[in-house]
Amino acid sequence: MIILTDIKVEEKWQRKWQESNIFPSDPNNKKKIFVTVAYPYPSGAMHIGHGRTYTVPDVYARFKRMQGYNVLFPMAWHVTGAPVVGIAKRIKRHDPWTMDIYKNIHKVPEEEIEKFTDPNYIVEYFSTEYHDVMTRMGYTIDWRREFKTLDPHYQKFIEWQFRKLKAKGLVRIGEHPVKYCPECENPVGDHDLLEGEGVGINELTLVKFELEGEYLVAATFRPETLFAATNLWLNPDSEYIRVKIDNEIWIMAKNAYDNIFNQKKDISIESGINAQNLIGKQVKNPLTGAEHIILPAPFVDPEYGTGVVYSVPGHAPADLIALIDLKKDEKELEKYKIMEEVQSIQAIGMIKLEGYGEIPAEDMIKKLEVKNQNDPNLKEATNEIYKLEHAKGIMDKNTGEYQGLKVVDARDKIIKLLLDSKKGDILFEFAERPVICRCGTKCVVKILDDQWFLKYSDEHWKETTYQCLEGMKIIPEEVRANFKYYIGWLQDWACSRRIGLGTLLPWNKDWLIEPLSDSTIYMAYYTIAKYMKNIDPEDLNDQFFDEIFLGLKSDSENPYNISPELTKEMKDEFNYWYPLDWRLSAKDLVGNHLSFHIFHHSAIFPRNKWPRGIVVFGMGLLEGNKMSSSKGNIVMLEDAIETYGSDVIRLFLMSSAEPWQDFDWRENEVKGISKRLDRFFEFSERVEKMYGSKICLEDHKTVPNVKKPINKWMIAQVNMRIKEATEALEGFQTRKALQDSFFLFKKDIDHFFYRIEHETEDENAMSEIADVMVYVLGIWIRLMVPFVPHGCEELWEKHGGSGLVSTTEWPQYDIDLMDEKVQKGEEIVHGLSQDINEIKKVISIKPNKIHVYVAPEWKWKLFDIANKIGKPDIGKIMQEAIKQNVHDNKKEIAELAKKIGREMTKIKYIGKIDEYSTLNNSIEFLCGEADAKVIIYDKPTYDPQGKSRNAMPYKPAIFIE
RNA sequence: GCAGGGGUGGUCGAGCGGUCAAAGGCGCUAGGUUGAGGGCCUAGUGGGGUAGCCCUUCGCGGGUUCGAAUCCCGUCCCCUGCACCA
Repeated sequence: MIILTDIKVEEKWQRKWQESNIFPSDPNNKKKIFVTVAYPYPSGAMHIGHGRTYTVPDVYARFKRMQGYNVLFPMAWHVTGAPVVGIAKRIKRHDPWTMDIYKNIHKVPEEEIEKFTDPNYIVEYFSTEYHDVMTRMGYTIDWRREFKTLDPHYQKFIEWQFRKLKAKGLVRIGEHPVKYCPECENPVGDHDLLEGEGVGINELTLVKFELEGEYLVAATFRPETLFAATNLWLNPDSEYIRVKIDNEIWIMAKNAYDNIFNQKKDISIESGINAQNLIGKQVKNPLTGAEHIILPAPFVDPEYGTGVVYSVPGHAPADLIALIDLKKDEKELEKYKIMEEVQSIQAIGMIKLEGYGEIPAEDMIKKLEVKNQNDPNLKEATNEIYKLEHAKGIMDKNTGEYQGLKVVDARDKIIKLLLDSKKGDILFEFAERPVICRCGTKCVVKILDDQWFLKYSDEHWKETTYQCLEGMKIIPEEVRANFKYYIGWLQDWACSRRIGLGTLLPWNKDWLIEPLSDSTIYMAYYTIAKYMKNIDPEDLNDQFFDEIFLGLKSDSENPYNISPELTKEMKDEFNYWYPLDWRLSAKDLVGNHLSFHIFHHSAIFPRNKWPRGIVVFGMGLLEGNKMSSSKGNIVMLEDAIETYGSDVIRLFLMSSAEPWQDFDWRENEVKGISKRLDRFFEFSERVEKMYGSKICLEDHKTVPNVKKPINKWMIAQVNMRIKEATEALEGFQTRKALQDSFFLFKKDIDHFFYRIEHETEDENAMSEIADVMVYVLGIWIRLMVPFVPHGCEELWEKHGGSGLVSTTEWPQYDIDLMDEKVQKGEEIVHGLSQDINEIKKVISIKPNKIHVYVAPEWKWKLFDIANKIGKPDIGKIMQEAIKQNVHDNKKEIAELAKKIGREMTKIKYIGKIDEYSTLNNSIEFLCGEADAKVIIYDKPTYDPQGKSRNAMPYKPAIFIE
């Protein structure tokens, strides 16, 4: 047995491809295809998930190349961003968790890890490794165009792009809340956190309750409930302070100050204030003007929000419970002398909610059986009401002009009113806590006030983006709806960063360009990247890029220091490759990267350079579970190559799921694929044996002229498989393509071998069969090249194919060879054999002779009539049959006409077939299968039980004795 | 909550008005081949049946149609995203 999945064999071909220089692509007079896949962020080793991502474009590129296209498939490294900076820091600190992952999961040798304290080294190390593994996977990448996003040339390109956007008014400055570590004095990403990964930032409304010229400031998610406020809560055991802000004095918990300090300008602590002295005092509701009493509440968290809470017992279960508890707490009431006031407080209802009474909080407490303030169900009760009122609540009585509005709408209006009238403000707060930096400090939400934004909210920009999307192919098509949604939903995107690797914002060098924002139109850069080695980055200016990418001539004499010839060459090259034909990326990037890609192209390039299509990838699973490098649930691509060889991996990844579906790496099934691939390789040996001498595929380029139906059938099947596989690959359906070109193809061959088994002794028959098999082999190898390129090269060479099979032409199918009647004939033979078997099984006798009667002429005529009529209309069929006088016996016609509707659809009628000779041609096979003598009758000359009347087109009658 | 996608036989997964008891893989059963247990090939894998057929199934309930896994309505459940991050 030959083992073509041997790594040595694979490496040999990788070398040959490189030597023959076939995959670097330059413009020529052929039609072009330009396909790119999201460049990787090399912060770790490649795993099988990456394997899928990069194999799909490679398969497509190989396929298109064989079809005669000039294909460009480039690759680069996205090294800009924050994560590696965090990793480097942790390595420096010898953080055991990080060290473990890099040593044991990513398999980085000890001496290399030491150098990982430099983030630049990390990306350097892994991009080299990626390059190496990609080569070992047999990818047909044009490596002359490889670059990193930190290359000075690329940075010039990014600067050009940003100045361009700014000039178009698509960049603005503003403020923006971020997670921030006061100790490190830096914004923090998730990778920098000890605790609180993935925690969101919520926006709360601050409501100012006036108290003697100063303000108690409460933070709330639900400012619309101000109408039902009854009192304020302060925690008497916490420290409170008076804060000066914009000539106002705000009163809040001391612990809340750290957070708010980072969000407001001109803010300072004026003095402390004793909360106990405030209890019992009255404040004024800024919305209603009503007076509310300040009450004590130990449950108020001084760190959350402002440590000041206003109470809405009608709609907040916690407030209601607290109020009930307080009413019972005579000691406390005595202490603050608020007995009378508290006892008179009644919950107020203001939101109508179906299924709930006037006071929903009360109903909810009963429903969930909340006993007291410490009841764990209390939280759920609060959430439940919030959800329900948010979704279905209608503003009711006590809400003045807002009555009848949906809660959500009323809330927006009220927030706006409070802000406009300076009776309220905004506060950002973590959705969950704690959020702790790796340095151990509690993080806060900080507002960066000179943050730069890409204005994705711009209506005009959105409009052109929609137009761009409209002209694009999206695979799978269902994702188009997602794109539409995201384009509409995207707000301004903070595109500047303080930490990470990246390109400086050209007009403000305090900022780095955010890494998703520097990867939107870089596909254009690939077209000229190979020239950059010989160009000084300082010579690249905006006039240069304007000319290359936009064809804009500068007015000045010598706008840049690059020769006109070279400029022209680059410009021509860009215009040859662009627009981009396909962009491939994972589905979690639909809402950002892929949408940005469309946004930016539509903003910068003219219509004829807008991208043409997107393919979205699914995720990868490992034995049914999510892959995760931090949990060690991962298979590294390099290890898989060592174990199986890259052809097996490619074949498995492409056949187990379509690109946009989630694939599942199951060791068992990978092994199964490996075995099947061996079978494919062995097939050629079998053919050679049958052929009798060494095959020279080069001499068998034409379709053999065959006589036997079964040989014709084989050729028909092959052509059908080529057609299906080709069409599938056009739409990136790698799984379907393989279903036809590999699995079903194999099934056809098995069937064919099975059918011709009894002819192996017949030399004449074998000669025709061998010709067919050599033809099949030549086709099969070529159909498999995109998927298993190494093994196919080996086979191709071994069996006398000329040149590299990777550059051979893709098999063409001939529609005339896909003879329906030949295929139907084989179906009839096979079907008859199965019918005989079924009858044998049911009547359980050992037959001596089997008599087979084909359908008489008139039945075929009747089928023809029915076929013409189309619909199962018995009356019409009868009428026509009688008119044409197809048969004397009208009763029999009627009987058949009744059944015909059903029969027709069932058998997929394609016209008359000479069943008598078809079956006789396969008589040996039929006898063998039935293990009895089979006699085919044209006319029922011997039919003791009258079975011949059962004969129908495509379904001969059977009599067993 | 909002948006998108989905529920198919032991399992993964095609199908998306008639060719559907429903492709293909894996698993399982039987037979063949063979160096007996591996591999490969053939057949079977919802139920029933002394003639190639009949009955029941594609989350659940209803409807449209000569005909529905496929279309419509309702309902339950599951997955993904909701951002400043690659």
